[in-house]
Amino acid sequence: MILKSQVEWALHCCAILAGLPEGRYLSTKALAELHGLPKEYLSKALQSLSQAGLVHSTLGPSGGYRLARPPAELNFLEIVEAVEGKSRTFVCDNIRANNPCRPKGYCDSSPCAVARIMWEADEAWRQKLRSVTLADLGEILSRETPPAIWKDTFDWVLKRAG
Amino acid sequence: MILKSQVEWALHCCAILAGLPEGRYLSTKALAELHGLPKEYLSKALQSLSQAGLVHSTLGPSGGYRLARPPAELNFLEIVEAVEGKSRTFVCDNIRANNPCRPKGYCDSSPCAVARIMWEADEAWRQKLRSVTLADLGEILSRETPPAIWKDTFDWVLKRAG
DNA sequence: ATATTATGGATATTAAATATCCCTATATCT
DNA sequence: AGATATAGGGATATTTAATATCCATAATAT
Repeated sequence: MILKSQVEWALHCCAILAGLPEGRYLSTKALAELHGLPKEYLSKALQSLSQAGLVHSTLGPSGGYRLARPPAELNFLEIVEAVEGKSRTFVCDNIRANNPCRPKGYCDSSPCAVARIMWEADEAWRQKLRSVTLADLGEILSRETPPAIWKDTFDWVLKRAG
Repeated sequence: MILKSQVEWALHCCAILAGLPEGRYLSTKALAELHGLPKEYLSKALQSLSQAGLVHSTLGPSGGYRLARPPAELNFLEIVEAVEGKSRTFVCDNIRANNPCRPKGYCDSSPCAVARIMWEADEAWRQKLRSVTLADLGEILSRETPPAIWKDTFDWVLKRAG
Protein backbone atom coordinates (compact mmCIF):
# COMPACT_ATOMS: atom_id res chain seq x y z
CA MET A 1 0.00 0.00 0.00
CA ILE A 2 1.72 3.11 -1.25
CA LEU A 3 0.27 6.55 -1.92
CA LYS A 4 0.29 7.71 -5.53
CA SER A 5 3.25 9.82 -6.52
CA GLN A 6 0.68 12.45 -7.50
CA VAL A 7 0.22 13.09 -3.77
CA GLU A 8 3.85 14.13 -3.46
CA TRP A 9 3.52 16.26 -6.59
CA ALA A 10 0.37 17.99 -5.37
CA LEU A 11 1.89 18.81 -1.99
CA HIS A 12 5.01 20.33 -3.52
CA CYS A 13 2.99 22.29 -6.05
CA CYS A 14 0.74 23.66 -3.33
CA ALA A 15 3.80 24.66 -1.34
CA ILE A 16 4.95 26.71 -4.32
CA LEU A 17 1.51 28.21 -4.92
CA ALA A 18 1.42 29.19 -1.25
CA GLY A 19 4.36 31.50 -1.89
CA LEU A 20 2.76 33.14 -4.92
CA PRO A 21 1.78 36.81 -4.50
CA GLU A 22 -1.92 37.61 -4.33
CA GLY A 23 -3.67 37.36 -7.69
CA ARG A 24 -0.85 35.71 -9.60
CA TYR A 25 -1.17 32.33 -11.34
CA LEU A 26 1.39 29.64 -12.12
CA SER A 27 0.98 27.25 -15.05
CA THR A 28 1.23 23.47 -15.15
CA LYS A 29 4.18 23.91 -17.46
CA ALA A 30 6.12 25.94 -14.91
CA LEU A 31 5.22 23.61 -12.04
CA ALA A 32 6.25 20.57 -14.06
CA GLU A 33 9.55 22.13 -15.04
CA LEU A 34 10.29 23.26 -11.49
CA HIS A 35 9.82 19.75 -10.12
CA GLY A 36 11.04 17.75 -13.09
CA LEU A 37 7.69 16.08 -13.67
CA PRO A 38 5.73 14.96 -16.76
CA LYS A 39 3.57 17.96 -17.62
CA GLU A 40 0.58 16.03 -18.98
CA TYR A 41 0.33 13.73 -16.00
CA LEU A 42 0.95 16.44 -13.41
CA SER A 43 -1.93 18.24 -15.09
CA LYS A 44 -4.25 15.48 -13.88
CA ALA A 45 -3.18 16.01 -10.29
CA LEU A 46 -3.74 19.75 -10.56
CA GLN A 47 -7.16 19.13 -12.07
CA SER A 48 -7.98 17.02 -9.02
CA LEU A 49 -7.01 19.92 -6.77
CA SER A 50 -9.15 22.21 -8.88
CA GLN A 51 -12.16 19.91 -8.74
CA ALA A 52 -11.79 19.68 -4.97
CA GLY A 53 -11.90 23.47 -4.82
CA LEU A 54 -8.45 23.80 -3.28
CA VAL A 55 -7.03 25.84 -6.13
CA HIS A 56 -8.48 28.29 -8.58
CA SER A 57 -7.56 28.16 -12.24
CA THR A 58 -7.64 30.58 -15.14
CA LEU A 59 -7.26 30.01 -18.86
CA GLY A 60 -5.27 31.56 -21.63
CA PRO A 61 -1.71 32.83 -21.77
CA SER A 62 -0.61 33.88 -18.29
CA GLY A 63 -3.15 31.38 -17.01
CA GLY A 64 -2.55 28.67 -14.44
CA TYR A 65 -3.29 27.98 -10.80
CA ARG A 66 -3.39 29.78 -7.47
CA LEU A 67 -4.57 28.63 -4.05
CA ALA A 68 -8.28 29.08 -3.46
CA ARG A 69 -7.63 29.87 0.21
CA PRO A 70 -4.89 31.30 2.43
CA PRO A 71 -2.15 28.73 3.20
CA ALA A 72 -3.13 28.70 6.87
CA GLU A 73 -6.57 27.44 5.91
CA LEU A 74 -5.44 24.60 3.69
CA ASN A 75 -4.24 21.41 5.35
CA PHE A 76 -2.38 18.34 4.17
CA LEU A 77 -5.38 16.04 4.42
CA GLU A 78 -7.40 18.10 1.95
CA ILE A 79 -4.62 17.87 -0.61
CA VAL A 80 -4.01 14.17 -0.05
CA GLU A 81 -7.70 13.37 -0.28
CA ALA A 82 -8.16 15.49 -3.39
CA VAL A 83 -5.63 13.34 -5.23
CA GLU A 84 -5.93 10.00 -3.48
CA GLY A 85 -9.63 9.98 -2.78
CA LYS A 86 -11.50 10.06 0.51
CA SER A 87 -12.11 6.35 0.91
CA ARG A 88 -10.56 4.59 3.87
CA THR A 89 -7.34 2.63 3.47
CA PHE A 90 -8.89 -0.50 4.96
CA VAL A 91 -11.81 -2.08 3.15
CA CYS A 92 -13.97 -4.44 5.18
CA ASP A 93 -15.35 -7.31 3.12
CA ASN A 94 -17.18 -8.54 6.21
CA ILE A 95 -15.76 -12.01 5.90
CA ARG A 96 -17.11 -12.88 9.36
CA ALA A 97 -20.46 -13.21 7.59
CA ASN A 98 -19.10 -16.25 5.76
CA ASN A 99 -18.80 -18.14 9.02
CA PRO A 100 -20.89 -21.29 8.44
CA CYS A 101 -22.01 -21.16 12.08
CA ARG A 102 -23.88 -17.94 11.46
CA PRO A 103 -27.54 -18.04 10.58
CA LYS A 104 -27.96 -17.27 6.91
CA GLY A 105 -28.96 -13.66 6.39
CA TYR A 106 -27.92 -12.78 9.92
CA CYS A 107 -27.39 -9.03 10.16
CA ASP A 108 -24.86 -7.60 12.58
CA SER A 109 -25.85 -4.50 14.47
CA SER A 110 -22.38 -2.97 14.42
CA PRO A 111 -19.55 -3.06 11.89
CA CYS A 112 -16.87 -5.69 12.32
CA ALA A 113 -14.53 -5.06 15.26
CA VAL A 114 -11.48 -5.66 13.10
CA ALA A 115 -12.62 -2.99 10.66
CA ARG A 116 -13.39 -0.54 13.44
CA ILE A 117 -9.88 -0.84 14.80
CA MET A 118 -8.34 -0.46 11.36
CA TRP A 119 -10.52 2.58 10.73
CA GLU A 120 -9.43 4.13 14.01
CA ALA A 121 -5.84 3.87 12.83
CA ASP A 122 -6.86 5.36 9.52
CA GLU A 123 -8.48 8.23 11.37
CA ALA A 124 -5.32 8.80 13.43
CA TRP A 125 -3.45 9.16 10.14
CA ARG A 126 -6.02 11.62 8.82
CA GLN A 127 -6.04 13.59 12.05
CA LYS A 128 -2.30 14.10 11.82
CA LEU A 129 -2.57 15.28 8.21
CA ARG A 130 -5.45 17.54 9.14
CA SER A 131 -3.32 19.23 11.78
CA VAL A 132 -0.66 20.48 9.36
CA THR A 133 -1.37 23.43 7.10
CA LEU A 134 0.45 24.80 4.08
CA ALA A 135 1.41 27.73 6.30
CA ASP A 136 3.15 25.31 8.66
CA LEU A 137 4.97 23.76 5.73
CA GLY A 138 5.98 27.15 4.39
CA GLU A 139 7.40 28.09 7.75
CA ILE A 140 9.50 24.92 7.90
CA LEU A 141 10.73 25.30 4.33
CA SER A 142 11.69 28.95 4.76
CA ARG A 143 13.68 27.98 7.84
CA GLU A 144 15.42 25.01 6.23
CA THR A 145 16.02 26.05 2.65
CA PRO A 146 19.31 27.86 2.02
CA PRO A 147 18.49 31.56 1.45
CA ALA A 148 20.13 31.65 -1.98
CA ILE A 149 18.05 28.76 -3.28
CA TRP A 150 14.95 30.15 -1.63
CA LYS A 151 15.42 33.51 -3.35
CA ASP A 152 16.38 32.08 -6.73
CA THR A 153 13.32 29.84 -6.69
CA PHE A 154 11.07 32.73 -5.76
CA ASP A 155 12.46 34.80 -8.64
CA TRP A 156 12.22 31.84 -11.01
CA VAL A 157 8.55 31.40 -10.14
CA LEU A 158 7.70 35.10 -10.30
CA LYS A 159 9.24 35.38 -13.74
CA ARG A 160 6.82 32.72 -14.96
CA ALA A 161 3.74 33.64 -12.95
CA GLY A 162 0.95 35.25 -14.90
CA MET B 1 -4.24 3.44 -1.67
CA ILE B 2 -5.96 0.44 -0.16
CA LEU B 3 -4.53 -2.28 2.03
CA LYS B 4 -4.46 -5.77 0.54
CA SER B 5 -7.42 -7.94 1.40
CA GLN B 6 -4.87 -10.36 2.83
CA VAL B 7 -4.53 -7.97 5.76
CA GLU B 8 -8.17 -8.46 6.65
CA TRP B 9 -7.80 -12.21 6.22
CA ALA B 10 -4.71 -12.39 8.41
CA LEU B 11 -6.34 -10.40 11.20
CA HIS B 12 -9.44 -12.57 11.25
CA CYS B 13 -7.37 -15.75 11.13
CA CYS B 14 -5.22 -14.57 14.02
CA ALA B 15 -8.38 -13.77 15.97
CA ILE B 16 -9.46 -17.37 15.54
CA LEU B 17 -6.04 -18.76 16.38
CA ALA B 18 -6.07 -16.63 19.53
CA GLY B 19 -9.03 -18.65 20.76
CA LEU B 20 -7.38 -21.99 20.08
CA PRO B 21 -6.47 -24.08 23.15
CA GLU B 22 -2.80 -24.44 23.98
CA GLY B 23 -0.94 -26.80 21.67
CA ARG B 24 -3.68 -27.20 19.07
CA TYR B 25 -3.26 -26.27 15.39
CA LEU B 26 -5.74 -25.13 12.77
CA SER B 27 -5.20 -25.78 9.05
CA THR B 28 -5.37 -23.39 6.14
CA LYS B 29 -8.28 -25.42 4.84
CA ALA B 30 -10.32 -24.85 7.99
CA LEU B 31 -9.46 -21.15 8.14
CA ALA B 32 -10.38 -20.71 4.49
CA GLU B 33 -13.67 -22.52 4.92
CA LEU B 34 -14.55 -20.58 8.07
CA HIS B 35 -14.04 -17.26 6.33
CA GLY B 36 -15.15 -18.18 2.83
CA LEU B 37 -11.73 -17.50 1.31
CA PRO B 38 -9.67 -19.07 -1.50
CA LYS B 39 -7.53 -21.64 0.28
CA GLU B 40 -4.48 -21.36 -1.97
CA TYR B 41 -4.28 -17.61 -1.74
CA LEU B 42 -5.01 -17.44 1.98
CA SER B 43 -2.13 -19.84 2.33
CA LYS B 44 0.20 -17.09 1.12
CA ALA B 45 -0.99 -14.74 3.85
CA LEU B 46 -0.48 -17.40 6.50
CA GLN B 47 2.98 -18.08 5.14
CA SER B 48 3.75 -14.39 5.59
CA LEU B 49 2.68 -14.61 9.21
CA SER B 50 4.84 -17.69 9.62
CA GLN B 51 7.88 -16.03 8.07
CA ALA B 52 7.40 -13.06 10.37
CA GLY B 53 7.44 -15.41 13.33
CA LEU B 54 3.95 -14.51 14.47
CA VAL B 55 2.57 -18.01 14.10
CA HIS B 56 4.04 -21.47 14.39
CA SER B 57 3.23 -24.16 11.87
CA THR B 58 3.36 -27.92 11.78
CA LEU B 59 3.10 -30.34 8.89
CA GLY B 60 1.13 -33.44 8.14
CA PRO B 61 -2.45 -34.44 8.89
CA SER B 62 -3.67 -32.51 11.93
CA GLY B 63 -1.08 -29.90 11.01
CA GLY B 64 -1.73 -26.19 10.63
CA TYR B 65 -1.05 -22.99 12.53
CA ARG B 66 -1.10 -21.65 16.07
CA LEU B 67 0.01 -18.31 17.48
CA ALA B 68 3.68 -18.12 18.31
CA ARG B 69 2.93 -15.88 21.31
CA PRO B 70 0.08 -15.15 23.75
CA PRO B 71 -2.63 -12.92 22.22
CA ALA B 72 -1.76 -10.13 24.65
CA GLU B 73 1.74 -9.98 23.17
CA LEU B 74 0.72 -9.80 19.53
CA ASN B 75 -0.48 -6.48 18.19
CA PHE B 76 -2.24 -5.38 15.01
CA LEU B 77 0.78 -3.65 13.54
CA GLU B 78 2.83 -6.83 13.54
CA ILE B 79 0.14 -8.65 11.63
CA VAL B 80 -0.43 -5.82 9.17
CA GLU B 81 3.28 -5.43 8.53
CA ALA B 82 3.81 -9.16 8.11
CA VAL B 83 1.37 -9.17 5.20
CA GLU B 84 1.67 -5.67 3.83
CA GLY B 85 5.36 -5.06 4.37
CA LYS B 86 7.11 -2.60 6.65
CA SER B 87 7.76 0.15 4.16
CA ARG B 88 6.13 3.52 4.68
CA THR B 89 2.97 4.45 2.83
CA PHE B 90 4.52 7.65 1.47
CA VAL B 91 7.51 7.36 -0.81
CA CYS B 92 9.64 10.48 -1.20
CA ASP B 93 11.13 10.82 -4.67
CA ASN B 94 12.88 13.98 -3.53
CA ILE B 95 11.49 16.00 -6.40
CA ARG B 96 12.73 19.20 -4.74
CA ALA B 97 16.14 18.15 -6.04
CA ASN B 98 14.88 18.74 -9.58
CA ASN B 99 14.48 22.45 -8.89
CA PRO B 100 16.64 24.10 -11.57
CA CYS B 101 17.62 26.77 -9.06
CA ARG B 102 19.48 24.23 -6.97
CA PRO B 103 23.19 23.72 -7.53
CA LYS B 104 23.71 20.44 -9.32
CA GLY B 105 24.69 17.70 -6.88
CA TYR B 106 23.51 19.77 -3.95
CA CYS B 107 22.95 17.48 -0.99
CA ASP B 108 20.34 18.34 1.60
CA SER B 109 21.21 17.72 5.20
CA SER B 110 17.74 16.63 6.22
CA PRO B 111 14.98 14.74 4.41
CA CYS B 112 12.32 16.74 2.62
CA ALA B 113 9.89 18.53 4.94
CA VAL B 114 6.91 17.23 2.98
CA ALA B 115 8.08 13.66 3.43
CA ARG B 116 8.76 14.15 7.13
CA ILE B 117 5.20 15.32 7.70
CA MET B 118 3.76 12.46 5.68
CA TRP B 119 5.92 10.03 7.64
CA GLU B 120 4.70 11.46 10.93
CA ALA B 121 1.15 10.70 9.85
CA ASP B 122 2.27 7.23 8.84
CA GLU B 123 3.79 6.77 12.28
CA ALA B 124 0.55 7.90 13.95
CA TRP B 125 -1.21 5.15 12.01
CA ARG B 126 1.35 2.59 13.09
CA GLN B 127 1.25 3.74 16.69
CA LYS B 128 -2.48 3.17 16.81
CA LEU B 129 -2.13 -0.31 15.34
CA ARG B 130 0.69 -1.06 17.78
CA SER B 131 -1.55 -0.21 20.70
CA VAL B 132 -4.17 -2.87 19.99
CA THR B 133 -3.44 -6.51 20.75
CA LEU B 134 -5.18 -9.71 19.76
CA ALA B 135 -6.26 -9.99 23.39
CA ASP B 136 -8.04 -6.63 23.05
CA LEU B 137 -9.74 -7.83 19.90
CA GLY B 138 -10.75 -11.09 21.54
CA GLU B 139 -12.29 -9.19 24.42
CA ILE B 140 -14.35 -7.03 22.07
CA LEU B 141 -15.46 -9.98 19.97
CA SER B 142 -16.50 -12.08 22.97
CA ARG B 143 -18.56 -9.14 24.19
CA GLU B 144 -20.22 -8.41 20.84
CA THR B 145 -20.73 -11.80 19.27
CA PRO B 146 -24.03 -13.50 20.11
CA PRO B 147 -23.26 -16.35 22.55
CA ALA B 148 -24.81 -19.01 20.32
CA ILE B 149 -22.64 -18.08 17.35
CA TRP B 150 -19.61 -17.72 19.59
CA LYS B 151 -20.08 -21.22 20.98
CA ASP B 152 -20.91 -22.85 17.64
CA THR B 153 -17.85 -21.31 16.08
CA PHE B 154 -15.65 -22.47 18.94
CA ASP B 155 -16.98 -26.02 18.57
CA TRP B 156 -16.64 -25.86 14.79
CA VAL B 157 -12.98 -24.87 15.15
CA LEU B 158 -12.20 -27.40 17.86
CA LYS B 159 -13.63 -30.20 15.77
CA ARG B 160 -11.13 -29.35 13.04
CA ALA B 161 -8.12 -28.40 15.14
CA GLY B 162 -5.31 -30.94 15.18
C1' DA C 1 1.99 -47.19 2.77
C1' DT C 2 -1.29 -43.65 2.44
C1' DA C 3 -3.26 -39.39 3.18
C1' DT C 4 -2.76 -34.63 4.71
C1' DT C 5 -0.37 -30.77 5.51
C1' DA C 6 2.90 -26.37 5.00
C1' DT C 7 6.19 -24.31 1.86
C1' DG C 8 7.93 -22.24 -2.11
C1' DG C 9 8.20 -21.52 -7.08
C1' DA C 10 6.02 -20.63 -11.34
C1' DT C 11 2.52 -18.64 -13.79
C1' DA C 12 -1.86 -16.61 -15.13
C1' DT C 13 -5.48 -13.07 -14.44
C1' DT C 14 -7.32 -8.75 -13.01
C1' DA C 15 -7.16 -4.11 -11.43
C1' DA C 16 -4.74 0.13 -10.52
C1' DA C 17 -1.15 3.50 -11.29
C1' DT C 18 1.42 5.88 -14.59
C1' DA C 19 1.73 8.23 -18.79
C1' DT C 20 0.69 10.22 -23.34
C1' DC C 21 -2.18 12.17 -26.92
C1' DC C 22 -5.70 14.96 -28.85
C1' DC C 23 -9.64 18.00 -29.00
C1' DT C 24 -12.27 21.98 -27.09
C1' DA C 25 -13.26 26.29 -24.87
C1' DT C 26 -11.30 30.28 -23.02
C1' DA C 27 -8.39 34.02 -22.19
C1' DT C 28 -4.38 37.13 -23.51
C1' DC C 29 -1.66 39.70 -26.60
C1' DT C 30 -0.61 42.00 -30.95
C1' DA D 1 -9.65 39.81 -35.94
C1' DG D 2 -6.11 36.45 -35.54
C1' DA D 3 -2.38 33.95 -33.30
C1' DT D 4 -0.98 31.81 -29.15
C1' DA D 5 -1.01 29.76 -24.60
C1' DT D 6 -3.67 27.77 -21.26
C1' DA D 7 -6.97 24.43 -18.36
C1' DG D 8 -10.15 20.63 -18.93
C1' DG D 9 -11.61 16.37 -20.34
C1' DG D 10 -11.78 12.05 -22.95
C1' DA D 11 -9.53 8.20 -24.96
C1' DT D 12 -5.96 5.05 -24.85
C1' DA D 13 -1.47 2.82 -24.02
C1' DT D 14 1.99 1.07 -20.81
C1' DT D 15 3.68 -0.50 -16.59
C1' DT D 16 3.24 -2.29 -12.06
C1' DA D 17 0.87 -4.36 -8.21
C1' DA D 18 -2.78 -7.30 -6.38
C1' DT D 19 -5.26 -11.39 -6.81
C1' DA D 20 -5.44 -16.11 -7.77
C1' DT D 21 -4.27 -20.84 -9.19
C1' DC D 22 -1.32 -24.78 -9.93
C1' DC D 23 2.30 -27.94 -8.98
C1' DA D 24 6.36 -30.22 -6.82
C1' DT D 25 8.49 -31.17 -2.40
C1' DA D 26 9.25 -32.45 2.34
C1' DA D 27 7.37 -33.56 6.63
C1' DT D 28 4.03 -35.84 9.65
C1' DA D 29 0.17 -38.46 11.48
C1' DT D 30 -2.62 -42.72 11.20
